[in-house]
Amino acid sequence: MLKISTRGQYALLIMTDLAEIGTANYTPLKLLSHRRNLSVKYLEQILIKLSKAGLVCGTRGSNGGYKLNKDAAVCTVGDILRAMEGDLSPRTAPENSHFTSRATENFWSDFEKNINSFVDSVSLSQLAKSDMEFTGFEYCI
Amino acid sequence: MLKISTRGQYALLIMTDLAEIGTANYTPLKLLSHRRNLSVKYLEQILIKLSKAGLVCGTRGSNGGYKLNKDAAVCTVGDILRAMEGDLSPRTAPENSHFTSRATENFWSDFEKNINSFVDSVSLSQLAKSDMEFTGFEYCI
DNA sequence: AAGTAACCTAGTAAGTCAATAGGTAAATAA
DNA sequence: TTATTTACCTATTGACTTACTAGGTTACTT
Repeated sequence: MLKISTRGQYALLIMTDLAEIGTANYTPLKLLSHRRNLSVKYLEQILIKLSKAGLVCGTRGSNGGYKLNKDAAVCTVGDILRAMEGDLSPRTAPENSHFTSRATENFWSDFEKNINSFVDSVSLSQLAKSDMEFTGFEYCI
Repeated sequence: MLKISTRGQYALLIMTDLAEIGTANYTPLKLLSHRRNLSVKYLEQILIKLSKAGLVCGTRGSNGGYKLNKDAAVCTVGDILRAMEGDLSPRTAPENSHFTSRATENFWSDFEKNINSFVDSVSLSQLAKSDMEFTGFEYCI
């Protein structure tokens, strides 16, 4: 179907939110979920994945929450999507060699490269920047 | 999951086969399916879709079968994949505006454009040509 | 009339996805 | 210490999609 799951889409959205908020403090999931009208429990699963991928770090207790684990300029959209989706290969591996030809094989490989190089060409800081320019540099939850 | 269905993958494979075979005669599904070790009945569904999309034309009875409906040079991989998958948008439409931001909105739109422009940059004749160069210009079923 | 092959429609088992739910562990505040 | 907060972990469910299989009908050729 060539679709990124809603998990991937939510992940990208929340990551731009975190990038706009900055890394001075931790932001609890409750606030993030309220802003985007998403279930806390569902977002949890997403943030845990992002955390395990090292894109985000969380701490517990009051004043706890999440923040970016590295600079938004060195985090690409590809990093985020791959953390949620696994690889971004557009095709399933063939178990039978009859199912492929040399040419289609090359095509699928090139397609995957093209996808990865596109999503890696956009950084989180670019997204956050264009978003804040649009809203006038104010971020409120 | 960002995957093209097996239907889409089979479609691309069979279309390159048809391109290599040429348009002098119709090729029955039985031969195509045998060559690729695919079920006739499953391939049927795929070819019917390709036929409805105008990429292929079929005729019944003996000496019947399928052949390309237009020159392989003006048929792109994008045409084939969209015939099978519908649009190639990487995301599901959001029903709630909270679920998006300006920046992510633009990103998804650019991503879709990038995908379409890539798959449209490869023609069926290119695929067939590189395949036949590899096998030494002989096509046998 | 018989055979061939496209065309059509329905069904099913397996898998995935989105989301909910109930619980545990660690940090802070009282 | 105790309570509160918040991340972290592990099912489970219903809806949907996918990859096929299957049985039948229509049209063309010999």
